Amino acid sequence: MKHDKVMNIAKKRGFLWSSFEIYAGVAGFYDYGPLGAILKNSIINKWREYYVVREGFYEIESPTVMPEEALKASGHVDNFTDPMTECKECLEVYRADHIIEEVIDKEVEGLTNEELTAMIADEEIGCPKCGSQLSRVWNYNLMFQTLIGAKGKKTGYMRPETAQGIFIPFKRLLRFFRGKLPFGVVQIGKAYRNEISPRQGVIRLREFTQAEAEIFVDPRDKTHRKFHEIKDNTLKLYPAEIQMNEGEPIEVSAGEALSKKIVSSQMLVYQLYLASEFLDEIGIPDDVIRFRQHLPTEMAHYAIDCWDVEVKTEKYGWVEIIGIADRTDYDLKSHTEHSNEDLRVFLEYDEPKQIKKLAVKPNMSKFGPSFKGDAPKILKALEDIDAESVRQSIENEGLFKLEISGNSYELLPEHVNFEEVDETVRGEKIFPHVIEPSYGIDRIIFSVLSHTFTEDKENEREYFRLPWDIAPVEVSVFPLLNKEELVKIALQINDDLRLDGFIAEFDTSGTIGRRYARSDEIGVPFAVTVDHESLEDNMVTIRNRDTTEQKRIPISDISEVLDSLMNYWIEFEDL
RNA sequence: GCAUCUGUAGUCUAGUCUGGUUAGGACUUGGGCCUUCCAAGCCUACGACCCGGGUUCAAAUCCCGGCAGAUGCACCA
Repeated sequence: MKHDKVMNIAKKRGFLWSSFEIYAGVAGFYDYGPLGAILKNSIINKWREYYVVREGFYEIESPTVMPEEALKASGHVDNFTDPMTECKECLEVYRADHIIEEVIDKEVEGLTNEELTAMIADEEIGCPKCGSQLSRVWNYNLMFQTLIGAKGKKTGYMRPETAQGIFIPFKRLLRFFRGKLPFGVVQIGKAYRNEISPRQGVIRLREFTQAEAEIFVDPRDKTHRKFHEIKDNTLKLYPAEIQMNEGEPIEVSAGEALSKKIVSSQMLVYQLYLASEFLDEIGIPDDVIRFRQHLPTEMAHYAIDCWDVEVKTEKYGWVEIIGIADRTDYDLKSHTEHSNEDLRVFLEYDEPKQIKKLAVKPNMSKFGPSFKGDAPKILKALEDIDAESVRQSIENEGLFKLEISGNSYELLPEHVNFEEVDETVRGEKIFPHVIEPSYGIDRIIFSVLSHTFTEDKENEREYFRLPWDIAPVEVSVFPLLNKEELVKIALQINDDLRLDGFIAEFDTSGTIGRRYARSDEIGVPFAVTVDHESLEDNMVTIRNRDTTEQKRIPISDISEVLDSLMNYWIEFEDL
């Protein structure tokens, strides 16, 4: 099976292997070896080229350990869990809510564990397998818990996604972007989920790398300035409706996806397009990817539209490698409620609006004496209350009651006057919506390896057809024969290439054919070979990994030629 | 988390049933010889019984426990 070959080479040649091997390993953890680490960096840097350089987003870095409050606000402490129950006899473990829902055919989401436990007892629900009694319900939270500080009083968690690290400092970010929407912030880093049983190699890790962009937009304006540039590009979409009717994915242009209301906004379509560009450039071709819309039932509670970019794999079928969601204002709203910090943005109108408005005018000569020291607080609170409701209350009931931090006050007609005022409104405060492309870097690396792996049966070659600019080793340098005079020149070329910034590998072991094969196997795009003629004419051959074709170039030009090739400024055939 | 199967160098494997020499081979890798362009040949070296306990004079081999992997079930913001 191709998959096994890829994973074997990855392990053997230093891309990927499971962690802690000498202690028998722990499921869900992988090391990146010497080549894997370079490949990962190249891909991440390519990602930065797209999102930071091209799109103009900025990158931040926040801690991987987060305090409980923050994750309480984001919903992860309460919702990133599954209620579990276990059969006391056969020890089978089940999702408690699923078991109950099957029997009573009703939604039980949101109930406490005690309530679920009670329901199991009341409905006399037993183990579906053996019918025995089920244990009480407990929560399995997918987050790794830890304790912060020497006394360990403060609970912390390893972050389950990098996104929260962007929402939390939103006020500072907003200031950095000088208060204007839209803007984007990205974070690349580790995230952690204590999966119950990770089993699909690098596809489901307990510690993994995410690259996420949070794009903050005006909820009323989800257009993209450059949409017209991409509207004719086709995308392979698999909308929810078609999935439910068991249809096939459709090919539509970005423009159509929007006009036919398949995707909910320009911004979202643009992000889908950007993802496909990115994948193509790192070696995952269009024909193995599709965009699958989340079904209403699988959509996270905070999202209104969500598309998974899926890549076809030989072993695991269609695998989600990127999620692109409209998270709306869920996170900012929630953090505002929990932190008491106003995470809204003031959006100025194009034209200030003149509006007539009823205003509450406190009569200070009565107000002050009545409320004394609390008067300022009450005045402040009044500002946020709709004047019309105050007036009605006073007219109908002769007073208006308001509560401020547990104290109750009564406004009497003598305390206030009402007045029609002309007010100039320059804008309003709103919660931005968030469009989020979220990349699973590890899965992408796996996909790159899988889809660039090439078996050339005719020539008995197996190699990674990695794009030239992400191959970990960029050039191999060989003496044709292991002769001192050739070795000397080859070594010199190798050192010079390294000085010029190339990752070059020198190799004299075995025959030239074996060395080409070794070099191909890890996807080195070019090989430079020194032969006897080089001694005469100061030229070497340069070999193209994909075609094994060779050209002869002057030793003094090697760096320049490689540079041009790597940047795709020239074609190998044109050398 | 449960069940079944599996676990010998980097890889593939012999040996395990029936306990008994220095755990054998092939490929790979390192060094050398040879070699004027795609895994050739020759010499040579390195390298393994998943971990822990038990039975036994003696355990890769039998027993128990653990760990890991594969598969199925369950789970998968």
